Amino acid sequence: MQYCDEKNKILLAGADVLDIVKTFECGQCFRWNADSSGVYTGVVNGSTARVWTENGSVFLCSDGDEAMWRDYFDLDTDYESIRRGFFGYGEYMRTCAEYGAGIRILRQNKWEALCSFIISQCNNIPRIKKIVETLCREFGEGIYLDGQSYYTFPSAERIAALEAEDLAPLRCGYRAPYIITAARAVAEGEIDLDALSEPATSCAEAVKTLRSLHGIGEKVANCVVLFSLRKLDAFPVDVWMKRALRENFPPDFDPKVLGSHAGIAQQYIFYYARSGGKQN
DNA sequence: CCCCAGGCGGTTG
DNA sequence: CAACCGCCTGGG
Repeated sequence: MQYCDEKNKILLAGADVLDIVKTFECGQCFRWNADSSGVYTGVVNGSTARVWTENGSVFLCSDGDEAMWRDYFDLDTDYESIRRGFFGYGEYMRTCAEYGAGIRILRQNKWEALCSFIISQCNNIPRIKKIVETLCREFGEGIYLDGQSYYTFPSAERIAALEAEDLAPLRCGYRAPYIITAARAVAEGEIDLDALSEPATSCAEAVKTLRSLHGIGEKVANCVVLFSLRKLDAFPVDVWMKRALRENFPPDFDPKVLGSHAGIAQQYIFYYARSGGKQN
């Protein structure tokens, strides 16, 4: 990165334990985009960053807080040992876990994840990304990076002040009232996402609380809990997962047997299924 | 024109 | 309980 100030450049991890292509493209996040040379640009918690792989290491350039980024990439969790722990769950599980080497579950902004996964329902990834970007452009705050403008994800408070009709530019259809409902619940403190992310709150409890919101079902709730509330035992099951489970596991298979990191196994299975089992 | 896409909620048998 | 079905919208 020629225009990254050395003081803003930090070494995140080895490319073997953080594969940015897999991590950003495995369907968990919607705001990282690569340029033609593979440099990703994203906006997280109000800060922009560029992330790239160079000589076997992953670097990040941002004027944001380094501790925040280390937390975001969950660098203190040993994914390699967790991943190898799944090798013993049968041939298929092992194949998925090998294929998914380098995937990490990002610790995303909670409100952003809630809102994004509401948008995700019955939508494909390009369209989800498009709707999310429009949401940010319309209601987020502009920030500049290398002379280009980017937008922060709008706060729950900002969205809570809107009516469903105000979201018309997003063209997100029947999801608009779900977004407003969720924004108001978060903004008014009816739902405390920070409290739900505390280790003291179980995955099941967090899912149950999120499901009390109109428009949040089992799948969306589990995505939010896994990708932003830091419960690695959450196990979102969508149509891809349903098929993968049906075709490769016994009919009575209960994902709970995968243990406290079942959600990471879910991501390996999901990524493998979505990739069609192809080589990279 | 039809069908479907990484769901949800309400109704029906 | 499971099996439907409508829902906004865009793309094949």
